[in-house]
Amino acid sequence: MGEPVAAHHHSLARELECVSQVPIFQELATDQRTSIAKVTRPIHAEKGGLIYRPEEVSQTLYIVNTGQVRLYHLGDDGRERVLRVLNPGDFIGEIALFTDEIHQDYAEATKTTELCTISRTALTALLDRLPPLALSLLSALAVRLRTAERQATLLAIPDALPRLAGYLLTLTDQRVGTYTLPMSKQDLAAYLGMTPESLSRKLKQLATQGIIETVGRRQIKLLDVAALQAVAPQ
Amino acid sequence: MGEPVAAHHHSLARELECVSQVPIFQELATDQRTSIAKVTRPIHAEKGGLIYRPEEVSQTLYIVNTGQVRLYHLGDDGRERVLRVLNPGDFIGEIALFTDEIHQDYAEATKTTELCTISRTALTALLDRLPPLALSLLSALAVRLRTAERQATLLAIPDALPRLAGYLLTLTDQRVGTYTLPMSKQDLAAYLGMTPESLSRKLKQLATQGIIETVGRRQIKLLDVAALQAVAPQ
DNA sequence: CGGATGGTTGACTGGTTTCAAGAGAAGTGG
DNA sequence: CCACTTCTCTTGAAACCAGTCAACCATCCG
Repeated sequence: MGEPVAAHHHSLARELECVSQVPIFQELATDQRTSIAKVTRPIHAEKGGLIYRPEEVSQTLYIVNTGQVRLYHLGDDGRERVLRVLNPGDFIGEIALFTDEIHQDYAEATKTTELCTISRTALTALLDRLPPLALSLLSALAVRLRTAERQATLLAIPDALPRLAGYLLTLTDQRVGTYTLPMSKQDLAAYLGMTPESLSRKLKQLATQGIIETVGRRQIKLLDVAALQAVAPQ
Repeated sequence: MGEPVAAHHHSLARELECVSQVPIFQELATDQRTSIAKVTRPIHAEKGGLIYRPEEVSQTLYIVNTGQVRLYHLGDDGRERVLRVLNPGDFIGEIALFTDEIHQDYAEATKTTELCTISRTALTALLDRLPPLALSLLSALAVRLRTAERQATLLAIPDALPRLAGYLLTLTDQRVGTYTLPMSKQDLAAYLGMTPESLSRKLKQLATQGIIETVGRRQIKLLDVAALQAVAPQ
């Protein structure tokens, strides 16, 4: 953990590819995307590499192209609290657009990862020039806001089992099938506001009830949707 | 609870006053604000009146002008889980801009309240015509997102005391002084994911430690910032 | 003044955390 | 390809914190 991040020099093709794969740019015309690619700088991070760390000033928008990035706090007990996991298409740093906020968390690549970055000045200029971009960003922020608020209501539930069930419902889109967890179980536990031990026990409980089945280390097979909904809140 | 909401007919002066008091419109020119006022419809709600309820389709942006609105879920145990409390200038329904989302919560006036409403079609038209408006909205959403994510990390903490301390730190901006709680203590308890009883006990604990002092029913006097930070997480 | 609501306090129960140890998987190097 | 290390995950037992239920007090309102 902690190897420096490698920045590459400009090669428009790479940037364009990155920009084109990002949802918030998808609806734009090709020439508009090219103009975005021009102000984009790709960043490469190996597994364990840090994109940014606490105390750093946030003046950049990061968009994950390939790979995965994990955002986490470091509690005073030295334990990590996972805020969020970013998969391709997700982005961080939108606050950088408006204020010189200071990062309070670590952004770490969990595998080999490619990101596009846009500086605040470049992005505000883009927003002036491309009104549809503002709408895309608005839409993306609204979605994130919804999931964050849903997450908050989930976490407000005192009992661990419904909290887990609620999470599994959103993960699986309420359909029977096998799903891969977006993070390790200890990270998931922190994300759900419980200890790894509790998560393990609750998963087992759901398994013995025939609601789910754990496959290997990072996969979960949903068997009984209705039963899971019955356990979940609301 | 549950009295119908009274809608008023158009009287541009009222609408303009409402629009002018809302932060996201503040930076616009007067004529732009007038054009917004034209598509705005004011809504009045008495204490206990519902702005919307679950199952209703969200196609409107609501902006609180005066008064206060409380958003809450109804758990399957019949208990209310407070999502958020809206004070003047705050808004809800931004998701309505992009999808036909269905409301899953109640929006209830906690006192006599005036709101401005804008329909989705009117708002998208406005966003096309007034690019700065999109930026204002973006900025507001980014701020809300930050607080929602902070809230989520707070709630992930298993112990009630640091959770409360973390909340108090954000409420008080880490400065000694007297502050008014934005909601009732039972609502605050639900917002912080604990019972009113626990909140009462934890507040008392902080008081006996000389960190805070409760003044009346809705005010809290912060005495020792450092001690509060020591109790809070991170 | 009386009722309703919001808030506090107390004793008890129960679920989660903690601490500690063990099982399993994955990755490394011989 | 197999031992070995290492890390993740699981399992068990005990302490503890917060939830629950119930009663009481305070405040606000008509």
